[in-house]
Amino acid sequence: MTIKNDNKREIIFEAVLVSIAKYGLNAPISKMVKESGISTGIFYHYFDNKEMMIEELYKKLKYDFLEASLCDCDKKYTYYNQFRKIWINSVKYLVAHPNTLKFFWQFENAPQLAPQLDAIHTEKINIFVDFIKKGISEGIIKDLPLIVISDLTIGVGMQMAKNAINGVITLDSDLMEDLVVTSWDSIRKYN
Amino acid sequence: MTIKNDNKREIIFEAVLVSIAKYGLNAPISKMVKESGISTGIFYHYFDNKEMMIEELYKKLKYDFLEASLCDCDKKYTYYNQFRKIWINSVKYLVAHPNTLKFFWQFENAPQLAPQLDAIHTEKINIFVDFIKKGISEGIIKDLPLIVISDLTIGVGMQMAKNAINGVITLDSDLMEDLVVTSWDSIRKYN
Amino acid sequence: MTIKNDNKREIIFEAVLVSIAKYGLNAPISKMVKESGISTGIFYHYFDNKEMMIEELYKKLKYDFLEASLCDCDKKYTYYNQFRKIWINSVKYLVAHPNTLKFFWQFENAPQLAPQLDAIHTEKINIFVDFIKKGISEGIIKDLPLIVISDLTIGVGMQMAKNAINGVITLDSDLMEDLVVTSWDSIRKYN
Amino acid sequence: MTIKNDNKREIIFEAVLVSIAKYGLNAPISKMVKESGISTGIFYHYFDNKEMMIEELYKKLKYDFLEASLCDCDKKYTYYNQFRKIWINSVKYLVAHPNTLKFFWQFENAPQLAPQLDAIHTEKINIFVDFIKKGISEGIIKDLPLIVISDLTIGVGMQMAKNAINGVITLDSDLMEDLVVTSWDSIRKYN
DNA sequence: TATGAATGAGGCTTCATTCAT
DNA sequence: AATGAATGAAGCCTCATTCAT
Repeated sequence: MTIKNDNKREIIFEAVLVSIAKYGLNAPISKMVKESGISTGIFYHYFDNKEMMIEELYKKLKYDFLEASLCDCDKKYTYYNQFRKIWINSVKYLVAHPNTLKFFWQFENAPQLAPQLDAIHTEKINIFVDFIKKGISEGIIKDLPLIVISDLTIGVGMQMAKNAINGVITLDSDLMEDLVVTSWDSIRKYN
Repeated sequence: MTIKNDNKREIIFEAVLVSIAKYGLNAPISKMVKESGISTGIFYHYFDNKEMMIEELYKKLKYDFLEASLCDCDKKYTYYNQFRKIWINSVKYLVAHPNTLKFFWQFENAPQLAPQLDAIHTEKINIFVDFIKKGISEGIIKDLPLIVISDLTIGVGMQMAKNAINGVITLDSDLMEDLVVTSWDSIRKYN
Repeated sequence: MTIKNDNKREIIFEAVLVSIAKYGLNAPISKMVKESGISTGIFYHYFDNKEMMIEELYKKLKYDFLEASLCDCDKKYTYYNQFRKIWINSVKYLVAHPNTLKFFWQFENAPQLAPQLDAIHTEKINIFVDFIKKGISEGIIKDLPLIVISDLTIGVGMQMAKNAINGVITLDSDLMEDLVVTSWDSIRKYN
Repeated sequence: MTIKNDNKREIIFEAVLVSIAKYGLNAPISKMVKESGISTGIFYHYFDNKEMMIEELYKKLKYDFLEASLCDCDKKYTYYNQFRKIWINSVKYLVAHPNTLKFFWQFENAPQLAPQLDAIHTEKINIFVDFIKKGISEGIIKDLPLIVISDLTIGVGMQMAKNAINGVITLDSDLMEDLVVTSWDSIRKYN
């Protein structure tokens, strides 16, 4: 693999995302290339193989998602306000990118991809981890395992985004406010 | 299709569950029959095709799961105690049946299976729905969409079971108590 | 791979041999299965993959060839008469099995198959090796490296068989006698 | 096709030779151009297609080989001395050009290339043919088909070169002398 | 001349399903 | 009921060749 035309890679990525959202993780390459309008052959010019491509796509989407989640989240805000910002950013981003959400859910729960998933270390994730650890050490939030805190916050947010995408709830600002508070209450420490 | 030997069906189901937990939803029939020790041919004697079989398995597992969740949950208990019982029953059941949990996650998030999923109406689910509706109408829990209540309770419970299965948390009775209270607090109405 | 129907394997082997004789070592499986009249799928029921199948075919052909070469070669005959028998057996066998000869030539000279070839140890080959070693130790034939002796005898025989198959020589009994004597003279020790 | 830059052609030829020695006759063009450092596109500027290129390479290598074989082989020498010179020249050349030898073996034994091979008439080959015919007509060597004489001499020499390349024999001058005499004895006429 | 992205037929292999036994 | 050989469409990937730049 030499240097690749990133623009074409983006086009392929987008088509893959659409295909996986439609047909699941095992969407055939034939469907993907049809969706993107390219030929089968050129796919392998830009990616080593299907597996690697999906992994690269995952990394990229995760990076973009994390970046969007942390947007405008200044450390000068109170802990809660930072939390609120991140939560709302995340949910809004996922609602605006439904295929990304579907892909995350697929990829992160596919047992056959578990080894791949374990080997992926998204750098930006550390910002979240540090944020949570800080909250715990400063006695602001409960001293629960990281993954539990994450599930009670981002996890719940993802579920809500999914519900909104599926049309089973309407995520207006009222509900959003309710939910972010509920999520916060589930992890904050009461005095 | 003639009369089905339920015992043989159980054997196949179990093998399918193991295969899907290992290889994902697209586990090939060849792997499933090898796992079960039966022949390919007989598989088609007991099931119409792969798709139908997976759907039947899902229905069965869902039924078993719901049944276990509702066990010992007498209506004479207080609302909270019923909630608590159901939550703990659910989580314990899933931790004890990790392949079932993995299968649920796969099946319920596969876009290609969404039409099938929509067409499935597990009878027992109504008991839950009614339980939640009753809580809302009696002002015990928040007036949120059903799916939101479900995600904040069963959904969180499933995540925790998954974490326990993956070995990232230890679900001892202390953590369990913490979590059931946290889950309850996220839906109960404060006066 | 479980127990296989050997008869069907023979049918496939024969078709493969014909295909390789026609199209070379890289004869596509599509051509092979067309030649044999079977479907693509069943090929993989009898063989793990193309590479393994070709290796198995080679082993089988080599065994058959060596067996035929040693036929009626009693140790009670003089050394020369044994040599003569083997030489003539070999050449006649190859002329009668032209596709086998072509296959040997292809397989044994394909650089990409060299590792495979090195890993194959045909048992019967030891009978030849011992025969040559005995001739050397008893002072009947020259003390040259084994491979040199082999090339001057079997190697030359293979070439002659090839010529006969290609129609560039007619291997009548006169020429055959000439050549076996020539071959013998090239390795025997003169006093 | 316009005028060809012979230097670039040489570079490609060399890379092709290396690739074929490694991967066999079916070495892909992609490997060949990577080996040569040129681009795929330019390959087709210098050659019509893969088949033609390989044929041209074969002709060139054959020419070079024959030229080297005939080097310093003056007609004023005795017949045997000319034979000896040619034999040793040939073997030394092939040992010094192992990839050429491998390529010859591949090309000349590929059934799919047989029609091409038949159509190639290397001019210099006539010098050999005439040399052999002269030997026969003058009663110096046996009256055997040309191809038989060739196999007993050049053919054996090629085998020995191959053995040396493969490291299974050490072609020191002693063994070389032995072999050239053996080869000569196999074709010379005894009085 | 030179590049390398692009094409699509075709290669190897898998897999849901059928069928003779 | 039960087996497993058989099928062929379809999956992933490669490769000779072309073409815009």
